[in-house]
Amino acid sequence: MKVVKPVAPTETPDGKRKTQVTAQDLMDAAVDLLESSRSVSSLSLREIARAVGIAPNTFYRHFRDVDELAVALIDQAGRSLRGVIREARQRLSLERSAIRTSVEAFMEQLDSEDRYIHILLREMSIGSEAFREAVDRELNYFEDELRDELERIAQATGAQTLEPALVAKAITRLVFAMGAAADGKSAEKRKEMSEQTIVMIKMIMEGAQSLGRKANSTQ
Amino acid sequence: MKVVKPVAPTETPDGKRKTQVTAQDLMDAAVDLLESSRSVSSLSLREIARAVGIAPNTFYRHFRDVDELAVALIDQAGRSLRGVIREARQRLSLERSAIRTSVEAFMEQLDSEDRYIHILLREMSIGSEAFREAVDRELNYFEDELRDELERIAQATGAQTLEPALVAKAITRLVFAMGAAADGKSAEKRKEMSEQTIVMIKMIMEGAQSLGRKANSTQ
DNA sequence: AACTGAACTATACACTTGTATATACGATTG
DNA sequence: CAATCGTATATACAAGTGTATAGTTCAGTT
Repeated sequence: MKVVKPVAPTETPDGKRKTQVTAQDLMDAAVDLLESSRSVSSLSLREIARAVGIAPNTFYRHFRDVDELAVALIDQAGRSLRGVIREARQRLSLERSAIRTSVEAFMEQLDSEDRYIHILLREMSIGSEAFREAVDRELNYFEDELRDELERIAQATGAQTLEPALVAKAITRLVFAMGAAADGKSAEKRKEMSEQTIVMIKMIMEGAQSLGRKANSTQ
Repeated sequence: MKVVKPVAPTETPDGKRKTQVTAQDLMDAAVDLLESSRSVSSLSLREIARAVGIAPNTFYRHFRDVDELAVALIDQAGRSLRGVIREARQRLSLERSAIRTSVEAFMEQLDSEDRYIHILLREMSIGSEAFREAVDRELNYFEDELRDELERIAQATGAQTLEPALVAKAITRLVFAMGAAADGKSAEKRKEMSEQTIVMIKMIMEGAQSLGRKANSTQ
């Protein structure tokens, strides 16, 4: 009968107490492995377990699947993203360049220590059904918040805007597409794309207002 | 010494002559496997070889990698897509709703027997360096063609348009993003998203012209 | 002090993976 | 006819995969 000696039962070598492995530990390890640009679907259960330092089977204590872990990842990414944008808005809720601030907050997030957003951007249209639903959910949150804001601005300024919901959708998709394209590029390139995105959004809003005026005057 | 009996040396059971396996055969098989929404990076060399009915090693005769095959896939997708769009443009080069025609051609392509475009849309921001470069190449082709057209229209109508290159980029990214989002949805949903995309593009163009006028009048 | 259940582990199995090596064989060439 | 070449093959191997089964440790309850 062999006595089993656990590799790291309750203490890690660096002295940090590690009473239990959490789902978050697994997620962090997965994110580590997703550096560079591997897809989530290429991650193996064993690989993640190895990175955390647990036996493969322990994975099942926390997630049914690698897929389930991936969905948790997207939820987290969306939560943190919404937080950033909302904070940016609060900082200058009624001032002029709300667009610039929001876009820059989004783009700066690509720089930060938060690596979850990269995964969301990369895997928007790939992955399991559940995964894509999770991403869709986040995009819709984004869209809805933006539409509310657009309507608030329209009411405050009295400007006629054509189909705020559609404008919100166009802006959201554009920002995410540009963000995904900017991801991984150099800082200066990102800055440039950030500026481009701002101009694009201004075009959309100007166009919506202009078309709104036209539709109003001819009716 | 064992005499090797090839599985399908020069004839397939259905009588179709199959003198040699081509790179195209491999690509077709790969596309078959990518139905549903698996990522290219989850395809294995053996899986593809199995689908074509060849020995795993024969794969190397045609591609160095699964990755190299994936790049070939993207090239093909882009080529066929550009062809469709160009044809659509030629059919009514100077008529009014060139936008509608192009967007609808794009969206209809999602319906067609051509499954390559789905892969391009799905995997825009994932995969190897070479893969992403291939996708980027296609987007740039698209953008360039569109910018040329915008400049031609501007010259013909005499309208001042702000930064045609940026307008082209915004439209391209938006169309691809909406296309990716529409992919896999029902026909009516896609029709609706197609209409939305058209309005979005009109907003961008109207906005660009309006901003162009303003910039001109204040200078 | 004995029991229980949670958290985790080791071992094992049947499979798949990429690729190295050596071989078969029809077609082209000398 | 014989040699070579291109295209394909079988066999084999080391490594990696998900998961089933059974075992260990240990805090908490009775």
